[in-house]
This record gives sequence, structure tokens and C-alpha cells, in this order.
Amino acid sequence: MMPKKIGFDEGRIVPLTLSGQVVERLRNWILLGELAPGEVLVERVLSEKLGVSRTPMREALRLLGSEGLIDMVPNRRPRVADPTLSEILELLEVHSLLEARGTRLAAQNISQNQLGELERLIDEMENSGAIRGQFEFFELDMNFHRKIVEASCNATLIEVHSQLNARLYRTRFLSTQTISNRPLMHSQHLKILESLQMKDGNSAQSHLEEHLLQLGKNITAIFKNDTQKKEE
Amino acid sequence: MMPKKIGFDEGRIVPLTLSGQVVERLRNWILLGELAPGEVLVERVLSEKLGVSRTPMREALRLLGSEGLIDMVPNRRPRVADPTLSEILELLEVHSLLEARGTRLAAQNISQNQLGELERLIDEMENSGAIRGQFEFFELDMNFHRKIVEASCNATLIEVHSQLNARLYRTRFLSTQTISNRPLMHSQHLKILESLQMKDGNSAQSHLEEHLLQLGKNITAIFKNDTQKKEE
DNA sequence: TACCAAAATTTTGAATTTAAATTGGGGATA
DNA sequence: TATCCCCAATTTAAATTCAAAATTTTGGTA
Repeated sequence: MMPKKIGFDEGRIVPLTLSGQVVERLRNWILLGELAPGEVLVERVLSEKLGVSRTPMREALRLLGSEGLIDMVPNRRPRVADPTLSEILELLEVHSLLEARGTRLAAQNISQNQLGELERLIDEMENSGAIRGQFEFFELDMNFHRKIVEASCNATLIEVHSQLNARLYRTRFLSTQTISNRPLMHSQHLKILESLQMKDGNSAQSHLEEHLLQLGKNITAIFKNDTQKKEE
Repeated sequence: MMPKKIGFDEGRIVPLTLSGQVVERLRNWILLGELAPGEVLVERVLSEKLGVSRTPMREALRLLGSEGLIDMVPNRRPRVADPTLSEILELLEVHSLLEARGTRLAAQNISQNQLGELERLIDEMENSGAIRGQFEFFELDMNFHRKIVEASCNATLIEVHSQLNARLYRTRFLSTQTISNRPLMHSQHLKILESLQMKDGNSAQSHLEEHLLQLGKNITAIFKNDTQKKEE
């Protein structure tokens, strides 16, 4: 009855469940803004749009609720999360704390291979400047930070950092979209990479903290600008 | 408060959904060890035991899975999480990081009322020593740490700390059960409280870090002792 | 016209049913 | 005797159905 051909049946390693696939679709839609912050989500409408029944859709919505991407209140329609500035700054504080520690741990554990990947990402970011779009640059930047944390070899740290990152995704995207102080970012990235190459955890951590402090300022500026526009 | 959240009635009493109640029951059972680590959970059996249908039970199991208290693999029976020592130490590292920051923030934000509660908890811990059971002491200790983090006024920090705490709950329980170096704990608690009273965030943080370092040692000892017994 | 109350509709919560996957055992075969 | 394959029993995944709660609309009234 259902043409459930969304995934491949060769998921021998991890058989991705239907609700799991729905989670990924919805998460992408939210991260990319195709489901806007504050938007109400109706179970039946969404499940029909994706061609699944309400059961896996409900499970997907609940999972995204536990991740903080969706606000779930019993007996009410779910809404895409729409955090206030202060909530975002709270998120960013914890996120930065984890990323800083992850960076310090990475200095101990990172492999030559991983260092090479980071170098490549920095190069691509510099080259993407004129040629490609802002979104490409943004994704490269996100990958850069993600790979550093992954080099920490602490699964819990990686997991929680990733979740908080998802909740900050849209805001960070807006940040790189509008304020493109790329030379500064580039030099900061290089400093972090150099510290990692020298296995100097403290140095890497402090350079990263400086980098993220900058991000906080950008986000605050963006947010205030954004709410101003809304009120007009 | 931001005016963008119109339509959300914030002070509303949220009706606890059935699956929500199941989550609380199951979480308690896991934390208290009534559902032992590694135990397999059968949906139908559990839902019959609680007198609910399988739908809310499934949602509850998935939520606890996302919290890391249950290992969920598609098409397989869920199992109560049974982390290895290295996984526990990874959890503890992140948990300690958050609690340390929470303590520093608490020094800025804590109220006289909250300080009084902390003092009361320390007193109760000291008095409970001879009279009451180990479990009472353990819960007082957990409350002490929880209340400090809650005084940080960072909702994200509080939330993530609480989740990691749940995953460490059983281990921490075992830690206080077997190794009861209460005089040392008492003096460390007092130092933390004094630092908070003086609004000295750095001091509070370092005292707490020392306290948690001790916890790490205890847990390692316990765990190795425990696995030895299993092999006999 | 603005506002309040009650019916009608919509939407979610939970139970039941159906489908698909896994697990474990028995038997055929090398 | 050991190994592999197939089938039945068990268990979860997903769809459907039913009930309860919330939201919207409608109609009346000041």
C-alpha cells in the first residue's frame, strides 16, 4: 500500500527506521528554514506531505521536541522552536564551553589525517569566497568546527555539542550570511589549526574562545537588527 | 520578555500526558535499579504491567532512548543502558565541565534564599549520617549539586546537566553507597558554600572541580571492584 | 461594531489492528 | 559432527480507528 521507497534496503549496517527518516527530513527542513521558526506543524498535514502515517510522524516530532528544535505541548499543535535572544545566548554559552573543551582535547588526540582535513577546509573556505555562495562557505565553517570536536574522541561531548549546534544552526547561518568578516575568521581558523598542529591544547582553546566570542557579538547584532525589521 | 511569543500562554498548567507519566515511572525504575543495566525490555510486557497500551509505551521508550538511558536499535528489543567505564568517564567529564561552569555562574546569580537551602542541605547531610540510610544522604547530596546548577539561571545548562546526571545517577549512587568518605565531602561542600556566599565564582568553581575529581576516582575504584566480582 | 457564549470543526492522544523484521530451533547435507 | 538454510514463533514498526481535548466559527446581544 505504501510506496515506502524513501531509503535503500541495503541498510544492513543500520536499518534506518521510517520515523528515523522522517526525523532527518524534518530536521533539515527546520535547519534550512523551509519550516520557519514559530510555524505551527499539523501532524496529519505533514505526514500526508511525506507519505507516511501519523505514527512515525508523531515519533519524529517528539524526538525533535526532545532535541529542542520543536516546542511540544500536550494537546497542542507543535511549533518550530523560535528562541529569544537571551535563550540563544544561553545556548551559545554552553555550546562554546563544550567546543572549547573539545578543542583542547582534540589537541591531544587529533591525527595527521584529521589535521589535513582541517587544512583543506580552510583552503576551500578561502577559495570559495568569490566563486561560490555564502551557504557553501557556511557549511565549510560548520564542518571545520564539527571535525575539531570530533577529534576530541569524547562521544558524549560530540553528541551534546552536535545537538546544541542544531539549535543554533539557523542563527549561525544568519550570522555568516550578513556579516562576512572573512579575513578575521580566516586568521582565527589558521591560529586554531596551528595550535592543534603543535599539540598545544591551551592555545587552541583560547584561540577558539576568541573566535566564538566574535560569533556571540555577531549574533546579538543580527538579532537586534532582525527584530527591528519585524516591528516596521 | 520578548513580545514575539504571543499566543503561548506561559503560566498554563500543562496536562501530563500518559506517555509522559510512563516516562517518569520508567526513568525512576531505571535510576533506582529496579530495571537493571543491560536488562531487555519488552514493549508488550511493560505496557501490560503499567496498564497502558503499547503506543504511549513506545513513545516513552524512544524518549528515554534519546536521553541515553535506554539503548534503542530498530527492530530489536530495547535494553537498559549499561555503559562501560570509559563511557562513564566521558560522561563524567562533560557533566563536571557543565557543573563547574554552573557553579561559577551561580556565584553571580544565587539568591539569599537559595543559599539558605544549600546550608540546610549540608546540615541535613551531616545529621543524617548516623540516623538515616545511605540513600537519604545520597539524595541530599544530589539535591545540593542540582540546586547549585539551578542557581546559574542558564536554562540550557540546567537541562543538559540534568540529563547527563540521570545517565550517571546509578554510578553516583553506588559511589556514595560503598565509599563513604563523608568528612571530606562535608568539608568540600562547606568550602563551595562559603565561596558562593562570598560571590567568588572562581573559588567556588575550583572547589567544586576538586570535589568532582574525587568522585571520578571513587567511580573508577567502584567500577573495577564491581567487574572483578562479576568475573568470580 | 465589539464582545461573549455555544456549536461545529479540527487536531491530538491512545487503542487496536496489520505488516514486517528478527530470533531461535530443527533438519538436511557435506 | 558441524554447518548452513529454512520455517515458525516472537517482537517491533507502521497504519488505522476511536475518543477526548482544543480551536475556530457562528450566532446572538448589548
